[in-house]
Amino acid sequence: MNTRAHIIQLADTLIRDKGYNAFSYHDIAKTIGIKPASIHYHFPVKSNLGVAVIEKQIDRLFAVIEKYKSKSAVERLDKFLSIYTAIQKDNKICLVGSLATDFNTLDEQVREKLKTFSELMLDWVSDFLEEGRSTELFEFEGSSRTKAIMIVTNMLAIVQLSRLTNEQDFDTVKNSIKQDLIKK
Amino acid sequence: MNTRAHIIQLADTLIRDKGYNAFSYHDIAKTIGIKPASIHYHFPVKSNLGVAVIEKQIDRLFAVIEKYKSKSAVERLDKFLSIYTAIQKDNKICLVGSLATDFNTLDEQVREKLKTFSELMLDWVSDFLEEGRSTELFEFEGSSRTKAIMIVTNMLAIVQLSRLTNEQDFDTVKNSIKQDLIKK
DNA sequence: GTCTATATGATGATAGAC
DNA sequence: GTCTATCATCATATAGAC
Repeated sequence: MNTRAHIIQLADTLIRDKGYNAFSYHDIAKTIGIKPASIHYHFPVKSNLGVAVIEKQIDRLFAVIEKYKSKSAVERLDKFLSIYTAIQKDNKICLVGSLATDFNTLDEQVREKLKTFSELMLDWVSDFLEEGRSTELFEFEGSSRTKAIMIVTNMLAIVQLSRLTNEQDFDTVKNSIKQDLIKK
Repeated sequence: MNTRAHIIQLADTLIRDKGYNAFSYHDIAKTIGIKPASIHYHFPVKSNLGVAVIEKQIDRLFAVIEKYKSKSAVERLDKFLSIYTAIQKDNKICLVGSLATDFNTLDEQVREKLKTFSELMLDWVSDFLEEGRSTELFEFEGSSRTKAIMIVTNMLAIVQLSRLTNEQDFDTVKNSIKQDLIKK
């Protein structure tokens, strides 16, 4: 992996571990084995790095959407849930939740990119929920966007809340979502 | 209000606005009109202030629980939802969500106090959900604690997520929770 | 691309006067 | 209780050598 990509990957992990304002160029530099000033060659200011981290996640979500576009709604739901399962196993939280908390301290460019990312995610979830309902795999009331928000908020928050309660609560939420949704 | 209480109140608001690591003694001092060093008389180290902020919220929740203990489950649910409505109107997020995001940067004392607070909240919600079901006001499957987690995660996350999407999403979630729960 | 050196400013914290 | 003065540390960021 090249240095630029390595920096982005470490920044992503650090943001989701400690928060945007708690990680520093020094944290990244010491892991890579270069000096903090060298990071500025790749990302002159911190918000450039923030934007790059979100862009990378947008790219990865686009790839997932593309890969799963012809799969069933259940498979797409499982994929969505598995993304959060990986976050949980890694003892991190999701990027949207972390940066939403720090939102009022972020530069405008980072805010806008984050909005783009959250819209993309909500649209994707809404889409497979809607399709799942029309194919009678899922059952729920109200609009698919509303249901998407309910499910996304469950997942976004449980990776945060389970830091305080216990890890099993994550599985509890995941199973509850599926049980509630799958048509009997 | 005395200075100590004023400091706690401002710290609470700042944590829920910008996050624990983004607020400083300077932020508080300039609003109160004293010097940053003077804050250290009341709270020698920042984690003392962090603990005090959580303790204050625990006290307030205890008072709510006491005041509502003989009211109906629906009234208690409405009270729970109204707490988050106030947070949303104030353009803030909830303390648990904010500090859970910063959890890996917090002192042990702050972490423990935060766990106590989240348990208290979950227990309260579980209690009125259970009672609401037994009196046939509410209808839901699974344990009351599971349902409490589902509802708390919805509220905790929507105050964060609606910073990125739009304010109406908050009402959407609130109404969806009630509609889902109230027995028809 | 990475280094050293440096500027600049913020931060949490302490000591001691008032 | 609040002040001034001060400290050590850390942060983002820049300039210029290699």
